[in-house]
Amino acid sequence: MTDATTRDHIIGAADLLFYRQGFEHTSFANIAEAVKISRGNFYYHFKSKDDILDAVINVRLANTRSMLKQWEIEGDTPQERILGFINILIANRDDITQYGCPVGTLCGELAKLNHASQSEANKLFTLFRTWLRRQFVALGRKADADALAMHLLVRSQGVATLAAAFRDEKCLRQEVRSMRDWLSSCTNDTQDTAGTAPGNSPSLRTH
Amino acid sequence: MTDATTRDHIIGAADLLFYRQGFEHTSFANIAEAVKISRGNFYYHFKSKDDILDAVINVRLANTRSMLKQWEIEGDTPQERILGFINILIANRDDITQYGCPVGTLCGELAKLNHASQSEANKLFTLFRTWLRRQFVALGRKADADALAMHLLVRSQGVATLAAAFRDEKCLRQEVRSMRDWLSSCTNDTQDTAGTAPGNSPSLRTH
DNA sequence: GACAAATTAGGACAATCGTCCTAATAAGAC
DNA sequence: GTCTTATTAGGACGATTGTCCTAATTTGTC
Repeated sequence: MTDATTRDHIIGAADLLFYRQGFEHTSFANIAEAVKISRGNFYYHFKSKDDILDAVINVRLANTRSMLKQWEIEGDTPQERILGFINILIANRDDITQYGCPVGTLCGELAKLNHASQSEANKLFTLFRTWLRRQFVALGRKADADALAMHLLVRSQGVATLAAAFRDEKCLRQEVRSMRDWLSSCTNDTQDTAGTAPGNSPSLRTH
Repeated sequence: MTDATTRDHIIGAADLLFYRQGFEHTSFANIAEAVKISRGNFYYHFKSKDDILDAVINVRLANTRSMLKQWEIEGDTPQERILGFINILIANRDDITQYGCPVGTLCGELAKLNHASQSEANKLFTLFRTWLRRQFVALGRKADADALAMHLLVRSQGVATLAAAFRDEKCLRQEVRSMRDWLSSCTNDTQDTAGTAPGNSPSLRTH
């Protein structure tokens, strides 16, 4: 049987390096140095570099699932839970301003590489998307729940990209405040304010 | 004197390939094949690969500047001009859903590579940022102009990232509609609706 | 035509990449 | 202890990378 700890160390180191340096720019030598094992020995635990990537993605998927489950427990109201999502931007602000969002940057890179694991990585996005959608449904916004979820994802991704480019956590905090305001306005709204209203409603037309 | 056309062909091919495949993942062989010249001959026109990158960035900067200038002419009102910015998401929807935003993905990659040309590439963002800020000032939102500009950049970047990941232009169109609504609500608003208002105002607190 | 300069082609280079192979070591069962 | 299995180290491999060098070719000038 495979020694779980060594394998996990490899995955852990690869996870971190893929995030900080990108997948392609991270070599076996880099991971080997981090884990302190020999270069050619990876193939006992993984049969290729893509195999390590898949393992990293699976770990991230598992971690994300348990994180979302945890938020579901901690937050009493859907609003509080969504707030939990928004707050990771603040909690991880140091990493985000340096390396961007782990999900967005990985999916972006794999898209450019036209990598086979693209769809697997995209499941990370889907995880957040469906979770957020469920919260908005619970918030009484069943009709546009998916659009609202996507809107939050859009803003998270965008602010991560820009905060990383400008290496500025101030603009990150600023957008987070705005997202919180937007969220609190979601609760008080009626469900269908679409139409040709002044436009400052948080509702999003779905078609 | 250097033959301008060959040099420009190299830059053009590199520009396209850097966008579609990423900078690091694009090799001299790739560019050579596209331009139909020999591999080792690049060093007559450029002294390194980083040199080509710098040339590409400069071309993009120049193109962006002239594009912004053009929008300044075409749009009669600041609102129309900002609308011009939003509309590039629709105009370039095919590329964006495949490869993401040229600016965001390049800056993101260079950040992970810790590349020397990071700050040069970031100037592309600054170009849009200051241009948008000027439009919002003209719109009478002097106090929060920068925050509003960043907000638009955030949403553009975010929707480009997600549209590329999901390869879905529907969510792109959806967010663009929401951005247009948001913009039209900016005009009618008073300047300082910050406070603890319902939160569905397009204003963004700046501190 | 001759001649100089600009431009190109094609291969050599050292380094690094992911991958694979084999011998040595560690661990565990009996 | 022995024997078997699990795990590791370290180097060889072919391919590819960016870079550089030199000979051939084109171009323009007289």
